[in-house]
Amino acid sequence: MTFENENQVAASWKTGDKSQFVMAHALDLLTEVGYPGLTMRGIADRCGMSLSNVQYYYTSKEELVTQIADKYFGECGQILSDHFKENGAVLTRDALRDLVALFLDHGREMNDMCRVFRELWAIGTRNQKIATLIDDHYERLGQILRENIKYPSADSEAVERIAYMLLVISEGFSIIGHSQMMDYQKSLEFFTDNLECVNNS
Amino acid sequence: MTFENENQVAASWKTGDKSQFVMAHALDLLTEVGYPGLTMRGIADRCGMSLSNVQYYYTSKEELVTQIADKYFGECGQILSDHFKENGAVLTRDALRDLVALFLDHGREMNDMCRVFRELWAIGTRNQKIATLIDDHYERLGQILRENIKYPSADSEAVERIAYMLLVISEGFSIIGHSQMMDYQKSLEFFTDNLECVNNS
DNA sequence: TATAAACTAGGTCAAGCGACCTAATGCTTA
DNA sequence: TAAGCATTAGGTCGCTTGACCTAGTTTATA
Repeated sequence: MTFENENQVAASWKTGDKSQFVMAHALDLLTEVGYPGLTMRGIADRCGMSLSNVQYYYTSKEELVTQIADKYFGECGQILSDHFKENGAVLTRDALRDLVALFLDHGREMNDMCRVFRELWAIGTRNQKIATLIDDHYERLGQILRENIKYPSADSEAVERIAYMLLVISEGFSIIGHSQMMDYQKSLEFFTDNLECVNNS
Repeated sequence: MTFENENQVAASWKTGDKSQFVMAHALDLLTEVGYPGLTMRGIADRCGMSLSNVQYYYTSKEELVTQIADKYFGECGQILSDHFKENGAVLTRDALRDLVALFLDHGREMNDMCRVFRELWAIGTRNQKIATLIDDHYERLGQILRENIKYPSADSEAVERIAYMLLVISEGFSIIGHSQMMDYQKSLEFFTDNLECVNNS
Protein backbone atom coordinates (compact mmCIF):
# COMPACT_ATOMS: atom_id res chain seq x y z
CA MET A 1 0.00 0.00 0.00
CA THR A 2 1.06 3.51 -0.78
CA PHE A 3 -0.88 6.10 1.09
CA GLU A 4 -1.59 8.01 -2.09
CA ASN A 5 -2.65 6.46 -5.32
CA GLU A 6 -1.20 7.45 -8.66
CA ASN A 7 -3.87 9.98 -9.43
CA GLN A 8 -3.54 11.70 -6.12
CA VAL A 9 0.20 11.91 -6.51
CA ALA A 10 -0.18 13.35 -9.97
CA ALA A 11 -2.75 15.78 -8.69
CA SER A 12 -0.56 16.84 -5.81
CA TRP A 13 2.09 17.78 -8.34
CA LYS A 14 -0.27 19.96 -10.33
CA THR A 15 -1.77 21.63 -7.32
CA GLY A 16 1.73 22.48 -6.26
CA ASP A 17 1.62 20.28 -3.19
CA LYS A 18 5.14 19.12 -3.75
CA SER A 19 5.82 18.12 -0.19
CA GLN A 20 3.21 15.37 -0.50
CA PHE A 21 4.69 14.39 -3.83
CA VAL A 22 8.11 14.04 -2.28
CA MET A 23 6.73 12.19 0.71
CA ALA A 24 4.90 9.66 -1.42
CA HIS A 25 8.00 8.88 -3.45
CA ALA A 26 10.12 8.70 -0.33
CA LEU A 27 7.73 6.15 1.11
CA ASP A 28 7.96 4.13 -2.07
CA LEU A 29 11.71 4.20 -1.88
CA LEU A 30 11.68 3.28 1.79
CA THR A 31 9.62 0.25 0.92
CA GLU A 32 12.08 -0.81 -1.73
CA VAL A 33 15.47 -0.17 -0.21
CA GLY A 34 14.81 0.21 3.51
CA TYR A 35 15.98 2.94 5.80
CA PRO A 36 19.71 2.33 5.34
CA GLY A 37 19.28 2.69 1.59
CA LEU A 38 16.98 5.69 1.76
CA THR A 39 18.95 8.77 0.77
CA MET A 40 18.00 12.31 -0.04
CA ARG A 41 19.62 11.94 -3.44
CA GLY A 42 17.71 8.76 -4.12
CA ILE A 43 14.48 10.50 -3.29
CA ALA A 44 15.44 13.42 -5.51
CA ASP A 45 16.15 11.07 -8.42
CA ARG A 46 12.83 9.32 -7.99
CA CYS A 47 11.01 12.63 -7.89
CA GLY A 48 12.91 13.97 -10.86
CA MET A 49 14.15 16.93 -8.86
CA SER A 50 17.47 18.12 -7.61
CA LEU A 51 18.79 17.27 -4.18
CA SER A 52 18.53 20.82 -2.96
CA ASN A 53 14.96 20.87 -4.07
CA VAL A 54 14.04 17.95 -1.87
CA GLN A 55 15.92 19.63 0.94
CA TYR A 56 13.85 22.72 0.45
CA TYR A 57 10.81 20.76 1.56
CA TYR A 58 12.48 18.60 4.15
CA THR A 59 15.51 20.07 5.81
CA SER A 60 16.81 16.75 7.01
CA LYS A 61 16.27 13.10 6.40
CA GLU A 62 15.00 12.62 9.92
CA GLU A 63 12.35 15.26 9.50
CA LEU A 64 11.17 13.60 6.31
CA VAL A 65 10.95 10.15 7.87
CA THR A 66 9.14 11.52 10.90
CA GLN A 67 6.51 13.11 8.71
CA ILE A 68 6.19 9.95 6.66
CA ALA A 69 5.59 7.91 9.80
CA ASP A 70 3.06 10.41 11.09
CA LYS A 71 1.04 10.43 7.91
CA TYR A 72 1.36 6.69 7.43
CA PHE A 73 0.03 5.87 10.87
CA GLY A 74 -2.80 8.31 10.40
CA GLU A 75 -3.96 6.57 7.26
CA CYS A 76 -3.68 3.16 8.88
CA GLY A 77 -6.03 4.31 11.60
CA GLN A 78 -8.37 5.66 8.94
CA ILE A 79 -8.56 2.23 7.29
CA LEU A 80 -9.74 0.74 10.56
CA SER A 81 -12.27 3.49 11.17
CA ASP A 82 -13.61 3.10 7.68
CA HIS A 83 -14.03 -0.61 8.22
CA PHE A 84 -16.32 0.04 11.15
CA LYS A 85 -18.28 2.63 9.23
CA GLU A 86 -18.87 0.22 6.40
CA ASN A 87 -19.48 -2.91 8.43
CA GLY A 88 -21.09 -1.57 11.56
CA ALA A 89 -19.76 -1.77 15.04
CA VAL A 90 -21.67 -4.62 16.61
CA LEU A 91 -19.55 -7.70 16.50
CA THR A 92 -21.44 -10.74 15.54
CA ARG A 93 -19.28 -13.79 15.18
CA ASP A 94 -19.08 -13.29 11.42
CA ALA A 95 -18.33 -9.60 11.78
CA LEU A 96 -15.57 -10.40 14.19
CA ARG A 97 -14.16 -12.87 11.73
CA ASP A 98 -14.15 -10.15 9.07
CA LEU A 99 -12.40 -7.79 11.43
CA VAL A 100 -9.73 -10.32 12.34
CA ALA A 101 -9.30 -11.12 8.66
CA LEU A 102 -8.79 -7.42 7.94
CA PHE A 103 -5.97 -7.34 10.45
CA LEU A 104 -4.39 -10.60 9.49
CA ASP A 105 -4.43 -9.95 5.79
CA HIS A 106 -2.11 -7.04 6.33
CA GLY A 107 0.52 -9.20 7.91
CA ARG A 108 -0.02 -12.46 6.17
CA GLU A 109 2.30 -11.86 3.32
CA MET A 110 5.35 -9.66 3.11
CA ASN A 111 3.56 -6.73 1.58
CA ASP A 112 4.49 -3.09 1.41
CA MET A 113 2.74 -2.17 4.62
CA CYS A 114 4.56 -4.92 6.43
CA ARG A 115 7.90 -3.71 5.12
CA VAL A 116 7.28 -0.15 6.18
CA PHE A 117 6.31 -1.21 9.67
CA ARG A 118 9.43 -3.31 10.06
CA GLU A 119 11.56 -0.37 9.07
CA LEU A 120 9.76 1.93 11.48
CA TRP A 121 10.03 -0.54 14.35
CA ALA A 122 13.76 -0.67 13.81
CA ILE A 123 14.10 3.10 13.51
CA GLY A 124 11.98 3.56 16.62
CA THR A 125 14.53 1.59 18.56
CA ARG A 126 16.98 4.45 18.24
CA ASN A 127 14.76 7.44 17.54
CA GLN A 128 12.53 8.73 20.28
CA LYS A 129 10.27 10.70 17.96
CA ILE A 130 9.49 7.66 15.86
CA ALA A 131 9.11 5.51 18.97
CA THR A 132 6.53 7.94 20.31
CA LEU A 133 4.67 7.97 17.02
CA ILE A 134 4.53 4.18 17.09
CA ASP A 135 3.21 4.17 20.64
CA ASP A 136 0.60 6.75 19.75
CA HIS A 137 -0.35 4.75 16.71
CA TYR A 138 -1.14 1.60 18.66
CA GLU A 139 -2.83 3.62 21.35
CA ARG A 140 -5.08 5.13 18.72
CA LEU A 141 -5.85 1.78 17.11
CA GLY A 142 -6.76 0.41 20.52
CA GLN A 143 -9.02 3.36 21.11
CA ILE A 144 -10.81 2.91 17.80
CA LEU A 145 -11.31 -0.75 18.58
CA ARG A 146 -12.59 -0.13 22.08
CA GLU A 147 -15.03 2.49 20.84
CA ASN A 148 -16.41 0.32 18.09
CA ILE A 149 -16.46 -3.16 19.50
CA LYS A 150 -19.96 -3.85 20.74
CA TYR A 151 -19.76 -7.53 21.43
CA PRO A 152 -23.12 -8.79 22.61
CA SER A 153 -23.25 -8.86 26.39
CA ALA A 154 -19.53 -8.34 26.73
CA ASP A 155 -18.52 -6.20 29.66
CA SER A 156 -16.06 -3.35 29.22
CA GLU A 157 -13.16 -5.37 30.52
CA ALA A 158 -13.80 -8.09 27.98
CA VAL A 159 -13.92 -5.48 25.21
CA GLU A 160 -10.63 -4.12 26.44
CA ARG A 161 -9.06 -7.55 26.26
CA ILE A 162 -10.45 -8.22 22.83
CA ALA A 163 -9.14 -4.93 21.50
CA TYR A 164 -5.75 -5.46 23.05
CA MET A 165 -5.33 -9.04 21.91
CA LEU A 166 -6.52 -8.14 18.44
CA LEU A 167 -3.61 -5.76 18.13
CA VAL A 168 -1.13 -8.19 19.64
CA ILE A 169 -2.17 -11.06 17.42
CA SER A 170 -2.32 -9.03 14.24
CA GLU A 171 1.20 -7.74 14.71
CA GLY A 172 2.40 -11.16 15.76
CA PHE A 173 0.96 -12.52 12.53
CA SER A 174 2.78 -9.95 10.50
CA ILE A 175 6.00 -11.51 11.76
CA ILE A 176 5.22 -15.19 12.19
CA GLY A 177 2.40 -15.57 9.71
CA HIS A 178 4.38 -16.24 6.59
CA SER A 179 7.08 -18.22 8.31
CA GLN A 180 4.90 -21.05 9.46
CA MET A 181 3.04 -23.73 7.66
CA MET A 182 -0.06 -23.50 9.76
CA ASP A 183 -3.07 -22.15 7.99
CA TYR A 184 -3.95 -18.77 9.30
CA GLN A 185 -7.57 -19.64 8.90
CA LYS A 186 -7.16 -22.07 11.78
CA SER A 187 -5.67 -19.39 13.92
CA LEU A 188 -8.51 -17.13 13.03
CA GLU A 189 -10.92 -19.75 14.29
CA PHE A 190 -8.81 -20.13 17.37
CA PHE A 191 -9.23 -16.48 18.08
CA THR A 192 -12.94 -16.23 17.44
CA ASP A 193 -13.52 -19.38 19.49
CA ASN A 194 -11.65 -17.88 22.36
CA LEU A 195 -13.59 -14.66 22.23
CA GLU A 196 -16.69 -16.73 22.91
CA CYS A 197 -14.93 -17.95 26.01
CA VAL A 198 -14.22 -14.46 27.18
CA ASN A 199 -17.78 -13.53 26.59
CA ASN A 200 -19.09 -16.51 28.48
CA SER A 201 -16.79 -16.20 31.44
CA MET B 1 20.96 -10.10 26.29
CA THR B 2 24.30 -10.78 24.74
CA PHE B 3 24.79 -14.33 23.69
CA GLU B 4 28.13 -14.49 25.48
CA ASN B 5 28.81 -13.12 28.89
CA GLU B 6 31.90 -11.13 29.74
CA ASN B 7 33.90 -14.10 30.92
CA GLN B 8 33.15 -16.11 27.87
CA VAL B 9 34.15 -13.24 25.64
CA ALA B 10 37.38 -12.79 27.55
CA ALA B 11 38.02 -16.51 27.37
CA SER B 12 37.39 -16.59 23.65
CA TRP B 13 40.12 -14.02 23.26
CA LYS B 14 42.66 -16.08 25.15
CA THR B 15 41.78 -19.30 23.41
CA GLY B 16 42.34 -17.52 20.16
CA ASP B 17 38.72 -17.72 19.14
CA LYS B 18 38.73 -14.21 17.80
CA SER B 19 35.86 -14.68 15.40
CA GLN B 20 33.54 -15.17 18.37
CA PHE B 21 35.10 -12.19 20.07
CA VAL B 22 34.41 -10.04 17.04
CA MET B 23 30.91 -11.41 16.66
CA ALA B 24 30.01 -10.67 20.26
CA HIS B 25 31.15 -7.07 19.99
CA ALA B 26 29.43 -6.65 16.64
CA LEU B 27 26.18 -7.80 18.23
CA ASP B 28 26.66 -5.30 21.03
CA LEU B 29 27.19 -2.55 18.51
CA LEU B 30 24.19 -3.65 16.47
CA THR B 31 22.09 -3.36 19.59
CA GLU B 32 23.32 0.14 20.24
CA VAL B 33 23.38 1.78 16.85
CA GLY B 34 21.27 -0.45 14.64
CA TYR B 35 22.11 -1.83 11.25
CA PRO B 36 22.53 1.52 9.51
CA GLY B 37 25.09 2.52 12.13
CA LEU B 38 26.87 -0.80 12.21
CA THR B 39 30.17 -0.40 10.37
CA MET B 40 33.24 -2.56 10.04
CA ARG B 41 35.32 0.29 11.42
CA GLY B 42 33.03 0.69 14.39
CA ILE B 43 33.32 -2.99 15.14
CA ALA B 44 37.09 -2.79 14.85
CA ASP B 45 37.20 0.12 17.29
CA ARG B 46 35.09 -1.71 19.79
CA CYS B 47 37.24 -4.80 19.53
CA GLY B 48 40.42 -2.77 19.79
CA MET B 49 41.65 -4.11 16.50
CA SER B 50 42.29 -2.66 13.12
CA LEU B 51 39.76 -2.69 10.35
CA SER B 52 41.71 -5.15 8.26
CA ASN B 53 41.86 -7.44 11.21
CA VAL B 54 38.10 -7.63 11.48
CA GLN B 55 37.95 -8.20 7.77
CA TYR B 56 40.33 -11.08 8.15
CA TYR B 57 37.64 -12.92 10.08
CA TYR B 58 34.64 -11.65 8.16
CA THR B 59 35.27 -10.80 4.56
CA SER B 60 32.17 -8.68 4.26
CA LYS B 61 29.66 -6.98 6.48
CA GLU B 62 26.88 -9.15 5.16
CA GLU B 63 28.72 -12.31 6.04
CA LEU B 64 29.22 -11.05 9.57
CA VAL B 65 25.59 -10.14 10.07
CA THR B 66 24.46 -13.45 8.65
CA GLN B 67 26.63 -15.34 11.10
CA ILE B 68 25.43 -13.16 13.95
CA ALA B 69 21.82 -13.91 13.10
CA ASP B 70 22.54 -17.61 12.78
CA LYS B 71 24.21 -17.84 16.15
CA TYR B 72 21.71 -15.55 17.83
CA PHE B 73 18.73 -17.60 16.70
CA GLY B 74 20.45 -20.77 17.77
CA GLU B 75 20.88 -19.49 21.29
CA CYS B 76 17.30 -18.28 21.44
CA GLY B 77 16.15 -21.80 20.63
CA GLN B 78 18.45 -23.11 23.31
CA ILE B 79 16.83 -20.91 25.93
CA LEU B 80 13.48 -22.42 25.09
CA SER B 81 14.81 -25.98 25.14
CA ASP B 82 16.48 -25.35 28.47
CA HIS B 83 13.23 -24.07 29.89
CA PHE B 84 11.55 -27.37 29.12
CA LYS B 85 14.44 -29.36 30.53
CA GLU B 86 14.26 -27.43 33.77
CA ASN B 87 10.51 -27.21 34.11
CA GLY B 88 9.35 -30.41 32.48
CA ALA B 89 7.22 -30.75 29.41
CA VAL B 90 3.76 -31.47 30.75
CA LEU B 91 1.78 -28.27 30.79
CA THR B 92 -0.25 -27.82 33.86
CA ARG B 93 -2.03 -24.53 33.98
CA ASP B 94 0.72 -23.05 36.15
CA ALA B 95 3.46 -24.44 33.94
CA LEU B 96 1.77 -22.93 30.93
CA ARG B 97 1.62 -19.63 32.71
CA ASP B 98 5.36 -19.83 33.33
CA LEU B 99 5.97 -20.62 29.70
CA VAL B 100 3.87 -17.74 28.48
CA ALA B 101 5.62 -15.50 30.98
CA LEU B 102 8.98 -16.60 29.60
CA PHE B 103 7.91 -15.53 26.13
CA LEU B 104 6.26 -12.31 27.14
CA ASP B 105 9.06 -11.14 29.35
CA HIS B 106 11.30 -11.03 26.35
CA GLY B 107 9.09 -8.61 24.53
CA ARG B 108 7.57 -6.66 27.37
CA GLU B 109 10.17 -4.01 27.58
CA MET B 110 12.42 -2.67 24.91
CA ASN B 111 15.35 -4.86 25.82
CA ASP B 112 18.40 -5.84 23.84
CA MET B 113 16.85 -8.97 22.42
CA CYS B 114 13.89 -6.96 21.22
CA ARG B 115 16.17 -4.47 19.50
CA VAL B 116 18.14 -7.14 17.72
CA PHE B 117 15.01 -8.80 16.44
CA ARG B 118 13.65 -5.55 15.12
CA GLU B 119 16.85 -4.96 13.23
CA LEU B 120 16.84 -8.46 11.81
CA TRP B 121 13.21 -8.23 10.75
CA ALA B 122 14.02 -5.08 8.83
CA ILE B 123 17.15 -6.55 7.28
CA GLY B 124 15.26 -9.70 6.34
CA THR B 125 12.94 -7.57 4.28
CA ARG B 126 15.71 -6.97 1.78
CA ASN B 127 18.10 -9.85 2.41
CA GLN B 128 17.03 -13.32 1.44
CA LYS B 129 19.63 -15.06 3.58
CA ILE B 130 18.47 -13.31 6.72
CA ALA B 131 14.84 -13.83 5.78
CA THR B 132 15.46 -17.55 5.49
CA LEU B 133 17.24 -17.62 8.83
CA ILE B 134 14.26 -15.90 10.43
CA ASP B 135 11.84 -18.37 8.90
CA ASP B 136 13.97 -21.27 10.06
CA HIS B 137 14.17 -19.76 13.50
CA TYR B 138 10.43 -19.62 14.00
CA GLU B 139 10.03 -23.03 12.43
CA ARG B 140 12.49 -24.41 14.96
CA LEU B 141 10.81 -22.69 17.88
CA GLY B 142 7.49 -24.11 16.75
CA GLN B 143 9.04 -27.55 16.56
CA ILE B 144 10.48 -27.32 20.06
CA LEU B 145 7.11 -26.24 21.37
CA ARG B 146 5.21 -28.98 19.61
CA GLU B 147 7.62 -31.61 20.86
CA ASN B 148 7.45 -30.46 24.45
CA ILE B 149 3.91 -29.38 24.98
CA LYS B 150 2.05 -32.22 26.61
CA TYR B 151 -1.16 -30.53 27.54
CA PRO B 152 -3.40 -32.96 29.41
CA SER B 153 -5.83 -34.60 27.02
CA ALA B 154 -5.07 -32.16 24.24
CA ASP B 155 -5.07 -33.65 20.77
CA SER B 156 -2.23 -32.99 18.35
CA GLU B 157 -4.15 -30.32 16.51
CA ALA B 158 -4.75 -28.43 19.71
CA VAL B 159 -1.05 -28.65 20.55
CA GLU B 160 -0.26 -27.30 17.12
CA ARG B 161 -2.55 -24.36 17.68
CA ILE B 162 -1.13 -23.67 21.10
CA ALA B 163 2.43 -23.72 19.80
CA TYR B 164 1.56 -21.50 16.89
CA MET B 165 -0.39 -18.95 18.86
CA LEU B 166 2.27 -18.87 21.52
CA LEU B 167 4.74 -17.69 18.91
CA VAL B 168 2.32 -15.22 17.37
CA ILE B 169 1.34 -13.69 20.67
CA SER B 170 4.85 -13.47 22.06
CA GLU B 171 6.09 -11.62 19.00
CA GLY B 172 3.01 -9.46 18.99
CA PHE B 173 3.74 -8.54 22.57
CA SER B 174 7.27 -7.58 21.71
CA ILE B 175 5.77 -4.87 19.52
CA ILE B 176 2.58 -3.83 21.26
CA GLY B 177 3.39 -4.77 24.82
CA HIS B 178 5.14 -1.64 25.94
CA SER B 179 2.97 0.69 23.91
CA GLN B 180 -0.25 -0.07 25.69
CA MET B 181 -1.51 0.60 29.14
CA MET B 182 -3.11 -2.77 29.62
CA ASP B 183 -1.43 -5.00 32.12
CA TYR B 184 0.21 -7.89 30.38
CA GLN B 185 -0.80 -10.09 33.29
CA LYS B 186 -4.39 -9.76 32.14
CA SER B 187 -3.44 -10.83 28.65
CA LEU B 188 -1.57 -13.74 30.09
CA GLU B 189 -4.73 -14.84 31.83
CA PHE B 190 -6.61 -14.31 28.63
CA PHE B 191 -4.30 -16.71 26.91
CA THR B 192 -4.30 -19.41 29.56
CA ASP B 193 -8.08 -19.17 29.85
CA ASN B 194 -8.42 -19.66 26.17
CA LEU B 195 -6.20 -22.67 26.12
CA GLU B 196 -8.67 -24.30 28.43
CA CYS B 197 -11.25 -23.64 25.78
CA VAL B 198 -9.17 -25.32 23.13
CA ASN B 199 -8.71 -28.24 25.37
CA ASN B 200 -12.38 -28.52 26.15
CA SER B 201 -13.59 -28.15 22.61
C1' DT C 1 4.22 47.08 -12.19
C1' DA C 2 6.87 46.24 -7.90
C1' DT C 3 7.98 43.41 -4.21
C1' DA C 4 8.07 39.43 -1.51
C1' DA C 5 7.67 34.64 -1.18
C1' DA C 6 7.95 30.20 -3.09
C1' DC C 7 10.63 27.36 -5.76
C1' DT C 8 14.74 25.40 -8.45
C1' DA C 9 19.55 24.26 -10.22
C1' DG C 10 24.11 23.42 -9.57
C1' DG C 11 27.89 22.93 -6.89
C1' DT C 12 31.02 22.31 -2.62
C1' DC C 13 32.34 20.28 1.67
C1' DA C 14 34.17 17.21 5.25
C1' DA C 15 33.24 12.86 6.77
C1' DG C 16 32.53 8.22 6.45
C1' DC C 17 31.88 4.00 3.95
C1' DG C 18 33.28 -1.05 2.26
C1' DA C 19 36.67 -3.22 -0.11
C1' DC C 20 41.16 -4.09 -1.03
C1' DC C 21 46.29 -4.46 -0.63
C1' DT C 22 50.90 -5.28 1.27
C1' DA C 23 54.29 -6.03 4.53
C1' DA C 24 55.43 -7.70 8.80
C1' DT C 25 54.78 -10.27 12.79
C1' DG C 26 54.02 -14.46 15.80
C1' DC C 27 53.32 -19.36 16.13
C1' DT C 28 53.37 -24.13 14.99
C1' DT C 29 55.07 -28.16 12.80
C1' DA C 30 58.37 -30.81 10.24
C1' DT D 1 66.40 -24.42 11.88
C1' DA D 2 63.17 -23.82 8.03
C1' DA D 3 58.74 -23.61 6.08
C1' DG D 4 54.05 -22.57 6.26
C1' DC D 5 50.09 -20.75 8.20
C1' DA D 6 47.50 -17.70 11.25
C1' DT D 7 47.32 -13.17 12.68
C1' DT D 8 48.09 -8.16 12.75
C1' DA D 9 48.98 -3.08 11.47
C1' DG D 10 48.67 0.53 8.49
C1' DG D 11 47.35 2.52 4.50
C1' DT D 12 44.88 3.53 -0.10
C1' DC D 13 41.08 3.46 -3.29
C1' DG D 14 36.82 5.13 -5.41
C1' DC D 15 32.54 6.25 -3.96
C1' DT D 16 28.49 8.03 -1.37
C1' DT D 17 26.53 10.48 2.20
C1' DG D 18 23.90 14.58 4.58
C1' DA D 19 24.42 19.20 5.07
C1' DC D 20 25.18 23.49 3.36
C1' DC D 21 25.52 27.55 0.16
C1' DT D 22 24.43 30.84 -3.49
C1' DA D 23 22.44 32.56 -7.42
C1' DG D 24 18.69 32.39 -10.35
C1' DT D 25 13.69 31.70 -11.72
C1' DT D 26 8.82 31.52 -11.15
C1' DT D 27 4.60 32.77 -8.88
C1' DA D 28 1.49 35.36 -5.99
C1' DT D 29 0.09 39.57 -4.04
C1' DA D 30 -0.43 44.45 -3.43
